[in-house]
Amino acid sequence: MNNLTPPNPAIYYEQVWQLTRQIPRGRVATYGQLAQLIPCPANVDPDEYHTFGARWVGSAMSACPADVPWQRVINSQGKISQRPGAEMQRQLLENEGIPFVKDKIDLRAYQWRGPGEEELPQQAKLF
DNA sequence: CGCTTGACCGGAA
DNA sequence: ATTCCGGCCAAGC
Repeated sequence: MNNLTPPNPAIYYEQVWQLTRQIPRGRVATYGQLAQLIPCPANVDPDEYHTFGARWVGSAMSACPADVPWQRVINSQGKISQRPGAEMQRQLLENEGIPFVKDKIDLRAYQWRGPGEEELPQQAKLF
C-alpha cells in the first residue's frame, strides 16, 4: 500500500467531511466519487490524485467528527468495505431505507448525484 | 529501529 | 463475474 494521506490532511479532510454532510438521508456516495468532487490539492500531481484520492477520502472518513453521516460513503462496487463496524454501517443504511441485494447497493438507484442534485427535480417539473 | 497495517480503485488475467 | 496486483507512504506498536 502507500500514500494514504494527502499533503495537508487537515484541509483535505475538512473538505471531505463538508461534502459528506450534504449527502441526503437514504442516498450514498462512493469514496472515489467524493475524491472527484474535491479539487486536486495544490502541489499534487493529477495522476497521483486520481490514483490515491479515494484512499485519502477513506482516511478522512476514519477520522470524521460525530456530525458526519459516514455510513453514506461506500466503495465503488456499491458494497461496504470490510472492517470492524461494517455491520453497523449496513444496519444504519437499511434503517434509511436502502436495500441490499447480495451485500450490494444498487448505485444506479441510490447513489447521490452530487451537490445541486436537488435542482434536478425542479427541471423535471417543467413537464 | 523494523515490521505491520491501512473505510480504494481500475485495469489485467 | 471474480480474483489479483500495483501504487511504494507513515503512524503505531
